[in-house]
Amino acid sequence: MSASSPAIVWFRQDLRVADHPALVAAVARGRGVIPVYIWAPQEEGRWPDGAATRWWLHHSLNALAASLQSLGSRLIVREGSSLPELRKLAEETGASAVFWNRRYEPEAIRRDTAVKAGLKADGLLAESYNGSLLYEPWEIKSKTGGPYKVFTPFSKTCLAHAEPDQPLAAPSRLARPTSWPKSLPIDDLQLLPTIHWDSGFRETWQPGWDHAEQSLQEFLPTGVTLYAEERNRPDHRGTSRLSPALHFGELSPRQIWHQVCSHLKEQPQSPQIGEPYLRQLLWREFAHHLMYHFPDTPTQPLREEFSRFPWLENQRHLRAWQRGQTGYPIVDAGMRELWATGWMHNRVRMIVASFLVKDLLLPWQAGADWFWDTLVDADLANNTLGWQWTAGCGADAAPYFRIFNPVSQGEKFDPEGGYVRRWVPELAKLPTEWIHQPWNAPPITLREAGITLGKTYPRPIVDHGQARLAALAALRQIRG
DNA sequence: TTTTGAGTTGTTCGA
DNA sequence: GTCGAACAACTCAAA
Repeated sequence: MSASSPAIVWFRQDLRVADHPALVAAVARGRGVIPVYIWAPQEEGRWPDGAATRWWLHHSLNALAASLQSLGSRLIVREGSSLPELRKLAEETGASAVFWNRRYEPEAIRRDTAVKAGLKADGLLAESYNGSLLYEPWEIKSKTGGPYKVFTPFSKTCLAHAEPDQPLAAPSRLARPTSWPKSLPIDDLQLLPTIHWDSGFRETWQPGWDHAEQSLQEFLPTGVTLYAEERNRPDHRGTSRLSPALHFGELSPRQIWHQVCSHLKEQPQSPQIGEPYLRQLLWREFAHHLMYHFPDTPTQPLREEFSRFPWLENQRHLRAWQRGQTGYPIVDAGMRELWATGWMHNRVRMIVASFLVKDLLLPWQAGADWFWDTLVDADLANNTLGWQWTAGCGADAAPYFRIFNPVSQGEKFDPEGGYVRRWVPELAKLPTEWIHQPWNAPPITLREAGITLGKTYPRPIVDHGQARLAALAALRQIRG
């Protein structure tokens, strides 16, 4: 092993240079550093990146490459299979070590385990680090030593645990290897759509760690303190919108945690008011904890009796839901926001998910698949937790009788109808009184608003009152 | 081993 | 319009 032998840093879902343990480990060796990204969607099993996350990834990789360049380095881009590519790189460059930050998806764990074994068999140093979680999934244990299945005790144990580590500083420069290996241009990965459906994405988002950092700074001053009340308003900008940045690791949860905490300490009054936001970070931890300990849950219900649930198969209903044509304005607004921007407000995610699962009685996996393909923040742990929670089949699930009423949810959380008017413009002229239930509006009012139900906007595809009773009956059936 | 208290996000009905 | 109870028992986690 030559003294100049560089270290490879294998980037995956950690597209940043600050608080990057693997990068810090490589720098600490005091030799050259070779940052690498390997595009290997075939190694993700059932869950290769969807069209929306590929779009984000393209831009995020460019941002990472730019910041590496400013540190005097480069991002080497490859395509293929991870282990063979890493081996080739080590051979081409004389690298003697490979460092990366861990992932926790079952398929990724299998792959990374094989990669580590393979590299070690070659005589290379291969080390992995925690760059994506506040706590490792195996660190948090109940008193009896097992994993948690309920959020509240899980979160209490997290908070009683040592405080999350302080984020690591970004290196000020990166030593080069004696020669650079070949790299593909990022464009060659063909992550961007060939037909240009992404204009709404470009208007909504600026991917990349630098913009993520900026979003956090903008959110901190007022967002954190107002979060408790504002986070439920899809018609306001009450959430941090950092979910895609967290998924791709443009920001680490440690960076967010500590910045939020120090911001809260500067607030003279009620320091615990920001807790709801921090709690969301703990939900993300909980989701990873569950996926790690129950690796079948991305496709299988955790609660066994739900494999007997009488889900329907109805392509017409599924299609109507996906396209935002259910006839329930708040549902359609959410699904259209998702399609146009790759994102949906969390409150609305719950409403549309409840509608798919409990009003249409379509399997939660069908919803999870659609979200996977359309969300820019699609994340296996969070997506699984969210859908299993809604369906009632998860670890800490909603009680079976909790069935969202799309009209009252709309009236409560979008009281002026601004969200619906924005995403369902054919209803824009309808008075607020009817905006969440156009089928109940007087004919004259509909005419004045330019609406013909069944033509310009669909009638409800199911009756919520009846659908609710059917769902309760189905839930009784699997219990009995 | 047994007991006890508690469990993200709701809706409806009847007083 | 407002308010409290019912919805159903079960599982989890800790003592």
